[in-house]
Amino acid sequence: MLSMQMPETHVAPSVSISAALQLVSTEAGRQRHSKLWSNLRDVCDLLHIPSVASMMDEAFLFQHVQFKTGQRVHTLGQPFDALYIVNSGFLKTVLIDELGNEQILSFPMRGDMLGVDGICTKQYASEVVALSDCDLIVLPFKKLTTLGRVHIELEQAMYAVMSRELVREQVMVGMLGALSAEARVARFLVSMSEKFGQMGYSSKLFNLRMTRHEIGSYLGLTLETVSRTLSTFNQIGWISVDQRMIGINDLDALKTLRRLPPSRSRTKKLQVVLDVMSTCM
Amino acid sequence: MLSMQMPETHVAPSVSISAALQLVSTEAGRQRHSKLWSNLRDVCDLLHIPSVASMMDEAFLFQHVQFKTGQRVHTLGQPFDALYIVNSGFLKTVLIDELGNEQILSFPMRGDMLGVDGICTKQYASEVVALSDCDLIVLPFKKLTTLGRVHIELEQAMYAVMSRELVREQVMVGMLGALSAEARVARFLVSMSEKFGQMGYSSKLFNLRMTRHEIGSYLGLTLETVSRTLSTFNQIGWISVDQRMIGINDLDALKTLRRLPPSRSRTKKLQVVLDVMSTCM
DNA sequence: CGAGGCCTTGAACGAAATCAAAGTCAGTGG
DNA sequence: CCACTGACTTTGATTTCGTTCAAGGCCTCG
Repeated sequence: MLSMQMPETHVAPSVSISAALQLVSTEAGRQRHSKLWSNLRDVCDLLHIPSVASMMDEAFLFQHVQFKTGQRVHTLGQPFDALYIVNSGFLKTVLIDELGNEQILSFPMRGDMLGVDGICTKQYASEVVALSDCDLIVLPFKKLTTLGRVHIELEQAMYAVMSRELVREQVMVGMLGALSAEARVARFLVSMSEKFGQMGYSSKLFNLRMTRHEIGSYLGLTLETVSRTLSTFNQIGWISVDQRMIGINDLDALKTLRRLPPSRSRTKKLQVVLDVMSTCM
Repeated sequence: MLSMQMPETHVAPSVSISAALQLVSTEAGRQRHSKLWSNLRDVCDLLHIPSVASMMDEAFLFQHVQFKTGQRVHTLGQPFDALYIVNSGFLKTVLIDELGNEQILSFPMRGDMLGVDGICTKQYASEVVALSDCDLIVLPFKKLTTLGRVHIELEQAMYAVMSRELVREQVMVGMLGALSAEARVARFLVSMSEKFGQMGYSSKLFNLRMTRHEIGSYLGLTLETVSRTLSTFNQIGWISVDQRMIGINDLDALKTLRRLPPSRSRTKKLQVVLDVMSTCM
């Protein structure tokens, strides 16, 4: 089910994260794997936490685990025992209600933490599914809290990361509660652009890994509305759409599009933009 | 501004939470205050955490602070240094975007924790306003983490409470993203009923402390929609509305009302209910 | 080639927002 | 005591944004 591997030979703790991208082949069927263990410093780097000297010589290692597209990292109700950090790949977290309806909560990627919602009830409250082949670092929760007592910085980092997640959800609530469909899609594009930028990829041209349906679920919209809105942004030149590839042409316009002025003035405004565009052709 | 008091005389740690409700008058202008200090056990009780024997003899005390209706507990961007636990009273937490638009995130009451969103950036990310006179317990964050290293149960409790907050927000996102106006209002009433029940008040008859506008902001609806929906529930007998007093008559009906069937069948269904009601009169 | 996802686009509908007006209530001051 | 004010609420009429329904196009993969 999971393509886990548990070699007896530990990788030297000094191996840096950058080396993680360097793929190595194993004898077993020419499968390719990234390195299978990370030390505390690597974890801190991924989380954007200033790693401290005392952590350098830490012997503790955290295991990596790989998931193929479509595989589940954890399922709803599964006993909680570990957090995960995304080292590479793209995923989605899904909330499933009592009727089986799915609501997408986030699209985690490199540096994001998974599983925090499992701490309070000792069961994961959501499902995490890989949208591409992924490499995650497993952080056994017990091990982590124990380490946190030794390295105060780590403990504070854990509180900080959990707090950050909470703020992220708060902003999401604000978005769903107050913004129009166009504003939501615009913000989604801006946040994806920023995330790709932070990861070192182009923030101007990137590949959304999820379907329109998944974007819609995430934004509280239907897939048709998402599609239409992307088409509109494409028409007025703010973005270039080709299937799941998105080119950002006017980031400021996307950022500036907030709550739309009460109503009818907006349609006019967009129409004006379109008129201007057409007169130029 | 704040009706804080810092007496030199500490209340004995053995004083129980139940005594907190016993108001005492001070010489200063006949103002009435609840007790001004709580110990670790009291805090654990409030958070529904099994308090452990080792905490009983803990000398550490946490200060209380009172807020009058309308006062702010903390404001957006204010430097973070403490969490708060609500001992009594009702509040609202408000997210304020760059344009000054307000979005209500929660209505904290007895046992709820405030300020978690300040940890990650060392600045509070939201505002908390008292909807009634309140009594809060101040938990200086440094002190708390230090104590957490001694009492492992406390540390785990802190993680658990933060995780619980995250799950709460996730459920909120699911609600805003997928439910109709009627379902949102119904769920809001159910959750308020449960909260009042947990606090020892009646879960069948309670006083909403917030305006229709605030409820609407919380649920991502307009105040008119909230008002209309409450009127509808009142008409079909599920609740009794008198201003901000709400009587719950059919909790199951409110709980069962989920995503409404695609559309037109619903209006018919509600109409049927109304018809049935009218034929009974 | 054909089947099955996925995406786009159009037309019609409907849920909730907006606009508007009247009603209720608490507090204030004559 | 009552009229007045201002905040909050209810209710109705109208508008509109986003959904729903429907049809056709596109791409991948067997």
